[in-house]
Amino acid sequence: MPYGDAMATRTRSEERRAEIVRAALDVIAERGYRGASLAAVAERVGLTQQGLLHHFPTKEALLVAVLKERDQWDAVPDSRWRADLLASLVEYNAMRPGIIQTFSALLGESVTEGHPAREFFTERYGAVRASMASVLRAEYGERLPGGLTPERAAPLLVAVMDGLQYQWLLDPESVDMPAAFRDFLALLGEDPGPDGA
Amino acid sequence: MPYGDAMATRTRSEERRAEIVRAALDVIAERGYRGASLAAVAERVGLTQQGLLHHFPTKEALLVAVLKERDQWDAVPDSRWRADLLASLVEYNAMRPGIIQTFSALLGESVTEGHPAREFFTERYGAVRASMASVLRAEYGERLPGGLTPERAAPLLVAVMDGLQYQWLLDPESVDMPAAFRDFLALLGEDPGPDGA
DNA sequence: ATTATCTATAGATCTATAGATAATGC
DNA sequence: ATTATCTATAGATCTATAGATAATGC
Repeated sequence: MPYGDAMATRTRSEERRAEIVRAALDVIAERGYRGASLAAVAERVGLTQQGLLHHFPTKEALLVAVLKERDQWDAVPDSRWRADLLASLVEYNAMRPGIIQTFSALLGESVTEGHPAREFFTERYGAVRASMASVLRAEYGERLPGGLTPERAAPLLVAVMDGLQYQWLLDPESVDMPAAFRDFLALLGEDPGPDGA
Repeated sequence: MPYGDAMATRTRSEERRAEIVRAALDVIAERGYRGASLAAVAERVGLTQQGLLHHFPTKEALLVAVLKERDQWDAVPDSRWRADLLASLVEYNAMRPGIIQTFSALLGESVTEGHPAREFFTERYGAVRASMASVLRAEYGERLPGGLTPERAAPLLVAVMDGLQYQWLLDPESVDMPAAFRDFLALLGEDPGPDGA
C-alpha cells in the first residue's frame, strides 16, 4: 500500500498540521481547491479560519502541504514494480474514492491558467511517465504489441489510469475500474510476434 | 469536423447569447466554472454583469448553455465512424487547446459534490462508451486483442482520450497526443489470433 | 411595446492582517 | 517565553434582484 508513516513522534504542532491537511483533502474532494474555503477546512478540525492560518500562512501553503502529503504516485516510481502491482494499486484506489476524488479534482483544475498546482502536476506526470516506462520495460522487455516501445506505451498507461478514474467517479456502478485496468494490461501483455524490423 | 451551424438566420438576441456562450467557454478554460465570474464573461462581450443576466438568468443557466453548445463528443456517436476518423478527431482537438481545456477543466470539477455539470457528464460518458463500443465492433468485430470485447475496450478508449488530454494540456512539448492515440489504436488493431474459446 | 442594457445595491462569501488572550513547555 | 487560538475587521469579490433608461421592432 502506498503509505509510509514518517516519524514515530510528532510535536503537537505537527499533529495539528497533519489534521488540517487531512481535512483539506476532504474539503478539496468535495469542492475542488478554488471552491474550498479556509473556513470550511478550519471548521472540520474545530478551529476558526484565522486559527488555521497560524499553521499555514496562506491558502496556497496549505495546498502545497496537501500535494506533498501523499500523492497517489508516491508508491510508483520503481522499476522493480511489476504489472500486477500496478493492478493492485488500482484495486486499492478503488477502495479510497475520497483521495482519488481529491486528486482528480486537482488535476482538472490544474490545467487552468495560473493554478498553483499546475507545475506540480506537470513535473509529476513527466516523472510518472518515465517510471512507468521502466516498469513496462522490466515487465515486457523492449518490444510491446502494436510495435510500441515502453516509452510510447507509458503515456497510454498513465492516461488509462487517470481517465478510468473520472469515469469511475462519475458512475461507479457502470465502470469496474480495476477490471478495466487489467484489461488494458492484457492488451500490453499480448505476444508482439516475431521481430518485424 | 465536429461542427454544424444550426440555422442561417438568428435574431439579435440569439446572436448575443451565442457571443456570451463563446466568451464563457474562454473564461471557463482559464479559470474553471467555479472560478469563472459572470463579470469576467460579461466584460469580454462588452456588457455589465447585470446585462449578461438578462440573457442567462443565472450562472448555472449559462453553464447549461455551454454544455449544450458543442461538446467535444457531439460528432462521435455513430457506428459508421471508423478508427481513423477517431484519430482525426484527436488530431483536430490538438489544434484547439482552448476547447479541450474548457471541457477538461469542467470534467475535473464535475466529480466534486453537487457540481451542476455532474449529471451531464455522467450521462454523456455512458452514451459515449456505448457509441465507442459500436464503433469498435464495426471496425474490429467481436474479438479484440487481450480477449476483450468491444464493450470492455470502450471505456479504455474513452479513458485514453481523456487522460492524454490532461497530459498534453500540462506539457504539450512532451506529449504527442495524436501519435499516442494512434499507438493505442494500434494495440486494438493487433490480430487477436485464433479463437481460443 | 418589447427587448436590451444600465445604475444601485443587498447579502454572502473569501483571504489575509492586527492585535489580544489562553495554553503549553522549559 | 513561546505557541496556539481567538475577536475584530479591512478590502475584495460574487451572484442576484429591483427598477430606471435606452434601443429596437411593429
